[in-house]
Amino acid sequence: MSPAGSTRWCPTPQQLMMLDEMYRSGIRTPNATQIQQITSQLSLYGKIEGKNVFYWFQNHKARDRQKLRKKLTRQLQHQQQLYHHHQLLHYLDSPTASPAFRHLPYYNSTSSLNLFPQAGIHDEAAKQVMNYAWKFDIPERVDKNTGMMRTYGCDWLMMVDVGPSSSPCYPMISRPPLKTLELFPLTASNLKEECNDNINSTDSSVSLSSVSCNITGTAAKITLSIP
Amino acid sequence: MSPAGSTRWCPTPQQLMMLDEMYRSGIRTPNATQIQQITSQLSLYGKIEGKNVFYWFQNHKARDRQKLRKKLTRQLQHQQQLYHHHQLLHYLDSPTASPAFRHLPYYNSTSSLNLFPQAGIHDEAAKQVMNYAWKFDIPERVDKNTGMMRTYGCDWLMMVDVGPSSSPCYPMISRPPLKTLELFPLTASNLKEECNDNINSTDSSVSLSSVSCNITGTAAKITLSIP
DNA sequence: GCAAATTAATGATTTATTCAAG
DNA sequence: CTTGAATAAATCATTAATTTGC
Repeated sequence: MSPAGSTRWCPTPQQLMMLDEMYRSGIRTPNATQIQQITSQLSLYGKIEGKNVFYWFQNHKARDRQKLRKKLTRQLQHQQQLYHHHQLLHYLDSPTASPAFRHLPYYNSTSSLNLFPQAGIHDEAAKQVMNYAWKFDIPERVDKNTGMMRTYGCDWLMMVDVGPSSSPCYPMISRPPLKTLELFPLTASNLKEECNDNINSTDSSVSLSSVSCNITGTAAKITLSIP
Repeated sequence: MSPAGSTRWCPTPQQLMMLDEMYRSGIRTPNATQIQQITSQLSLYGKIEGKNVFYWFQNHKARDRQKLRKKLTRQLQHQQQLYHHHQLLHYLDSPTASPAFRHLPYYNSTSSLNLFPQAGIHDEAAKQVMNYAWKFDIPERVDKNTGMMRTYGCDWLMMVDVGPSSSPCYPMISRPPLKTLELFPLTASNLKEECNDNINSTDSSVSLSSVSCNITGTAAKITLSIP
């Protein structure tokens, strides 16, 4: 019962086609006037109101982005897993690796994928965790602009770039070498439903209960807690 | 001297493309981990460091916003002109129009051919203009869900839908009939530097110092102040 | 074939975040 | 630092696809 007692709008194929065309032509967030114009034009092909047009663009845009993000996330995660695998093997094989770590179980990614549950649904929550380690490494401007340290100075430390061109180009799986042990992602940004896709995939890496870092003056103290 | 003695990063086209795709997919302020991932991925296509990625997103976001603001400004002015034109025609055709106005020239409508001038590639545009009058017109749920009025109840009123399918389709420049006088976009925020662009354009219109609307219960009071 | 049951899409609402003006 | 405006994200809810058992 599309037309009569229906509680929600049911776009006709022609309406859908036109909306889609408008979207593809670049329209994303039409203003009130545009909505009215679109509405009156589409009303030729069936019952429609302005709010339908508004919601359609909202939803379409959101779901479009969602799809793109999923794609990107999968890509990044894949790369990351490969990298971690690579890194861990390297670490365990290394003669300098502490024996204390050798017994650590590989974590089952189904249970510990989300290391920091408080860094939740919105990736903006990850802002607290944000720290651009290379900010300690930026040439002149950092020292001048002390404001940059204000926000991030006492925050989590995750990794430090080794620097510009000295990084050799690893094939695919690679990323630039790090000065310190690179930890895996602390934030679960953008990975809510996306994570569920991959809960069956196995991943060999170490699970930490917490990672903290405090920077005072020039000294940095890093704490790793192992459950 | 792009690679060697260059002091600043020179993104390759492929790097730019990928950055752009990530931006379009919603990434705005990547965290350290993301930056590292992105950096290592992009390093496949040329020299790059984390700070380049960071700065790129910072700058791209800022400049995107700036562009949007400019576009919005232009659109606001355009709409105002359209409105004034429309209003003026209506006024001049009306038998009650003061003869004092009849000599005013119509403005050249060739400039208003593009229905959706702001609908560009990145058109999160027209944020300030958004006001969906149909929110006052939603059937049952509004009355039940008084929460919807909470947010918008005392807001500016610009126009009111005549309703769904009853709106005839005007050719091109048209818009659906209005129950009340349609006002043009009221807010001029975000228009600091952008406003200076067009101070030379002439416009024959009446200027209002303020337009306010207060809705209490079912009564609406509209105030127009003329300086 | 064909409905009841189940799942996937998508329209409509609500909530959280961002941005910037005061 | 607070707050208003405006999304964008998350969520709810209904419709359409589809699967399934007969």
